[in-house]
Amino acid sequence: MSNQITITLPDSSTISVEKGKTVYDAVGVISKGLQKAAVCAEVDGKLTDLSAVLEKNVKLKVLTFDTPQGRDVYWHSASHLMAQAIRRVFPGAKFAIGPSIDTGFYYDVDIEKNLVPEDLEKIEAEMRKISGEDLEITREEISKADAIKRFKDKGEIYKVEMLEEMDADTVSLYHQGEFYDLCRGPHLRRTSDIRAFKLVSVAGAYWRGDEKNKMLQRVYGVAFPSDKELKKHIELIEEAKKRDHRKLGRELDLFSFSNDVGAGLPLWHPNGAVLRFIIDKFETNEHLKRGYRLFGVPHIARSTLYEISGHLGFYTENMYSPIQIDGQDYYLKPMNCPSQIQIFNSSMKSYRDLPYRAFEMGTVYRYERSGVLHGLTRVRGFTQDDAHIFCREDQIVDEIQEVLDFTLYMLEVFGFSEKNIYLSTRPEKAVGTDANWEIATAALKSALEKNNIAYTIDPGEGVFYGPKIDVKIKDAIGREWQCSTIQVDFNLPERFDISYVGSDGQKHRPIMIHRALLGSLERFIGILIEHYSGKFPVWLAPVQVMLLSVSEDEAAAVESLKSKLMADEIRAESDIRGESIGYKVRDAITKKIPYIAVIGKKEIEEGTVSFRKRGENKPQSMKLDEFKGMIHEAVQKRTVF
RNA sequence: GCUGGCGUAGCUCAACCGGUAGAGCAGCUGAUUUGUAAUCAGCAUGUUGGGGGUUCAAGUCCUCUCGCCAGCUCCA
Repeated sequence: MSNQITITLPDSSTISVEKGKTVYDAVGVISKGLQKAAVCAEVDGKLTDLSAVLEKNVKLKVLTFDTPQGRDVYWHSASHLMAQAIRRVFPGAKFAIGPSIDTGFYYDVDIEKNLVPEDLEKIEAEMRKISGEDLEITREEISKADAIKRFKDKGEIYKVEMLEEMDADTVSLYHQGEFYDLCRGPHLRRTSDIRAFKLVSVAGAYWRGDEKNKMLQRVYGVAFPSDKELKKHIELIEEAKKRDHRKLGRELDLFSFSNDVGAGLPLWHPNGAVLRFIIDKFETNEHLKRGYRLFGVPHIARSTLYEISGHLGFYTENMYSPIQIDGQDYYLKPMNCPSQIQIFNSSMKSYRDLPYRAFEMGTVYRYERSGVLHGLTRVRGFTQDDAHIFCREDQIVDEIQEVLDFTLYMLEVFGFSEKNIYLSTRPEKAVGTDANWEIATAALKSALEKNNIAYTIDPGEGVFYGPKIDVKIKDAIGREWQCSTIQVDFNLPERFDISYVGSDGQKHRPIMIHRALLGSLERFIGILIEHYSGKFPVWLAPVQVMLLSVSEDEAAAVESLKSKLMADEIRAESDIRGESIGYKVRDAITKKIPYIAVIGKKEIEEGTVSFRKRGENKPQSMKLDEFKGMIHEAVQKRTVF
């Protein structure tokens, strides 16, 4: 029949529907379940509303909430639902933008009143009502001029501003009940399709992200097709809260901040400091194994150094004011490279010395705006596992490949198996010739490709002196963190006029590779705390064994056992307080110590250790040597439990 | 830095409309000498982040400042 059209599905199968039916109708032909789950569709590769009318033979792909696009549309519709509710509760509200984001959606609104949590509840209640009203969501296409007029009449100054900058002739509006909004779409079919949602928070956000503009109120929310999924999402947020390194840092006595020392300057307590030491020792050793040499430089340097390096030009906003010493200006070092170059430069280098790999756990100080400081992950003084590789141009690719390999190994060791890799290219504010940028970017690319590593290009995100590869890791609850960075630099060798003598007896300029594997030790430890939620694997646990005496009679034996374990490089602590054994066990459990050992008369007589492993509540017993062997093995194998 | 919220004992939190601070845990002391997630009793907790102001009187109101939290912007 001529008024039938053929719809081709992704698996190449076809269905036939009457011409003029909607996408939604067509999906219903495939399956009722899919029809219910459908959010939007791709029709001939174009994202489309389910309510769109089908006029000809097309290719159709149905998108549900489980797809990134489906989720996007779902959340975007939820933001419209929220906007409608806000308009009903606060009739004077003006709307700016309301997109979906990775974790839900938001809408920037301009309201006189400062929104408080009770207002969010009111809005949420109104959203529930509108969802219950089951309003149809419809698309309307009108000319840009008409749209401007309509939004102008409503006083929607932000929409008007956006419209005026669009170069399209026609724009689309989406209606639901009395509310409509400028939107590209697509959207869900009905307001009742948005079932489970929660408004999460409200915060300030500048119109168009520019500090010079008016601060609007950004209301955040999330939405899901079912209450179950919403609940799961809320649980994830609670889980993240439980793992918060700032909270665990205090509870496990790892670090703190002091008002008098200053913001963003962490203080390491014994438990945290030993964690730092373990990482430092392990990592330094790994560098030595790979042919790196150790460097060490002071925390301040004269202004001349940073004039030469260019930091005083390109990096001043991140540097602290100078310190006057004998009439000279000295700066806290914001980066290690300029000082390290002095060491490279202190003697003549031959081509045989290259690649020359220099490593240092280098502490740097950077000015961060007060609002961005955050626990250990964003601080003003931090230690980088920083290295600089001086090499010839023909060595770059090999060196980067090796560094990549090293990076992935290190991250793996610390329990991060999932990674995403990014290649950042030339930013607007940059130094160096186009040719050098080209060579450097190509080298990074080639190293990635030779190692068969999938990566994403991050345009314009490179450092001012060169392009870089960033490695972002995923933690135990799926959050992404940036740690490692590998950067190629032609600029500093030039500025410091460094050279090596080639086989031809002539001076040549080396290239520098800057790289940090874990990034900042402070931030990395913050991430580690959250990743393991404080339950560090034995090799990292600040306290590996807690020894408890059953009664005061065993106090001396416990202390001597502690000394024996410590002499064997096992980090042990003892609790010989006159408290009940249950009390002391509980205390040790809350400290997340991997092994809790109880020493009573029986153990002393038999020379055994009765202990419980973290996560297990049945104690087991073994001979002291066996116990030590077990811990050493857990350390060596970096067992996680 | 900006917007908003906040700052009370080591920690978590309380104190009506202004009437100069109180609980639990931790700590200390004593008793108990305990066998695997909290033994009992007692004691003491503080320039209410700091400075200034209003007031007869300020944890509470105003102001400056420091810090914290969420977000914006920026980043290891």
